[in-house]
Amino acid sequence: MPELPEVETIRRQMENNLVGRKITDVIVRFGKRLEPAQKKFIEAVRGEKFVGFSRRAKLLMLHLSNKLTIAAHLKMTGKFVLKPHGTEPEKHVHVIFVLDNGQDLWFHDVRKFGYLKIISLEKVEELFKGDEFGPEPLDKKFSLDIFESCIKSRKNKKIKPLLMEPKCIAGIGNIYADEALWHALVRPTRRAGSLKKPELAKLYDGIIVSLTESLKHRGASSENYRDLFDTEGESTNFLHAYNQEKCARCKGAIKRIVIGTRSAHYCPKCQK
DNA sequence: TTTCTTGTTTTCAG
DNA sequence: ACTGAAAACAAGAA
Repeated sequence: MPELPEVETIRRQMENNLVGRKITDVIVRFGKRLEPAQKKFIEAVRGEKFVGFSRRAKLLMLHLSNKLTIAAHLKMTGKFVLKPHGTEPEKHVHVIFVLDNGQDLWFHDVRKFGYLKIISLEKVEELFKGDEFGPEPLDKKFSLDIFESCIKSRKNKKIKPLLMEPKCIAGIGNIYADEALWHALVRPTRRAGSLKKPELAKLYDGIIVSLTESLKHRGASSENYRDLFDTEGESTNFLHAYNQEKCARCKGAIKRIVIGTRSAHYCPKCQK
């Protein structure tokens, strides 16, 4: 499932490969997750050029020459993939953007949870301004102080679900919540208020380290994530807790539990 | 047929 | 009114 490093990987690849490309045609094969609906969606996009790409939390934004933006959420299984023009579409290719350089950009999503929404630049501004998304963890503005005060204001919550809430820190999902807690030697079931100052500092580092490391390897392909070139992220080979059998630190068995309705992985020996 | 999967939103109890 | 927990939602794979 694409989280921050995976979405950012795709964004960078789009920035390097698709800026200035004209969308000569749009083919919709499944339109239920488009906004506005199919006909208006195609009208808004056809004939425009990609002028840039940005990301906020797990939202990927494709900016068009007509000042509109396609806001894409990949949810569990969504991906954007470049293919030579006319490649026979796979089963779950929902939208094909035909480009002017002999390539097709596929929007592919097995589970159909992901969506594409056309929004105005003002709406994009709103998203950046509002308080529904917390700070970007790789932004310089994400300081230890800000992180601490967020955690302290929600001291009765379990630390792992809190990490995954977008209001506190943007872009963290199941993988990197487990990884950050492993780095910090903290159990996912701990109440946020029970974390001591050094633990909070380690957790803050853990978030940044695990995201930065993963980004270096183009993300983790734990589900069926692929990058823009349909290639697996190599970060899957560098995970320490999530979906792992053995702890990378003490070689003990990783325990899998359920918190709420989500799985959590941790080392019972290392994480206190 | 049932269970499992997830980010985000909605609902509900306290 | 507020908080945290749980359920709901999108839908297909095994």
